[in-house]
Amino acid sequence: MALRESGEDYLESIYVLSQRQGIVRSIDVAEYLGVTKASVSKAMATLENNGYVEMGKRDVHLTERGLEVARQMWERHCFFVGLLEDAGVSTEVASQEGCHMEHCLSEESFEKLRSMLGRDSDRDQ
Amino acid sequence: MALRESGEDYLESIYVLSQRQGIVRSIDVAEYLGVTKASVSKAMATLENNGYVEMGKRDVHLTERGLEVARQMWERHCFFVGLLEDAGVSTEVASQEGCHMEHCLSEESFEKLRSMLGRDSDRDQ
DNA sequence: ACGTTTTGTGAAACACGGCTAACTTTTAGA
DNA sequence: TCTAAAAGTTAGCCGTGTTTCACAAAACGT
Repeated sequence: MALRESGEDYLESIYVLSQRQGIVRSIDVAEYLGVTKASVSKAMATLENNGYVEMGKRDVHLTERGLEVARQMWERHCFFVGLLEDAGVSTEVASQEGCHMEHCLSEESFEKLRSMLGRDSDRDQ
Repeated sequence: MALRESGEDYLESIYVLSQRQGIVRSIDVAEYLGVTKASVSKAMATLENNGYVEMGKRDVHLTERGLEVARQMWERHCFFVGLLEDAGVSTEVASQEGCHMEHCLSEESFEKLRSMLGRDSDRDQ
């Protein structure tokens, strides 16, 4: 089953939070994304069924498959946020808006765009 | 009421079709966007309630308010499609994907991005 | 170790934006 | 002009992704 925009956001947030704090719980994801824990619970069930995450007793972690998507999303996130910041957009706004841009392109198009613009979007967290 | 992505798409398509053919009917919008005429009918009712379009007996046209949004969307569309094409993405794909990017940014951020990238996105239809 | 607080889940509802199907209205051709 | 085709509307459904509310389960402090 294909991943939707919201699924990609959940995976990305699990990735970011795991870099930041190691163990990630549903409640952390909920706070990070600004949704209710019920929403996270439902989303995690779907993502688990599709092999993107695994749920422990009290933590969530990405599978290989989920990690791949998450890394890709995070890379794009950094790219677009950096691009907007360079254009003079505030970090705050760039972060919000980059969040949506990262879901628009295929991997192929993204790579082409990145190589044309020649940016190194290598940042952490 | 805030305009959603789909609402912006409808306005943009009315704009493009009106440039192309003058009078625009619901069925034209349906064909252009690849949705059913029932969907267009529903969307037009909402857009009319919110003052973006006016429905004549057998045509739809943009109000001032709708026109402003539509022009803006079209401008962005051309910008992103052109950018992707320059990066080496096929017209086909650039067109599909640019379609989504155009909804991600605020007007302010878009202007900043455009002036940084210094592209003239002045094309017709 | 017990009770409180925190975290997670399940059910029901909602908004959105599509769809089909059935219907009405308009247009246009023979 | 009258009938058939085209265009538009309405009603009802579906999937997605939220929400709230109630409850279950776990963790934690004293």
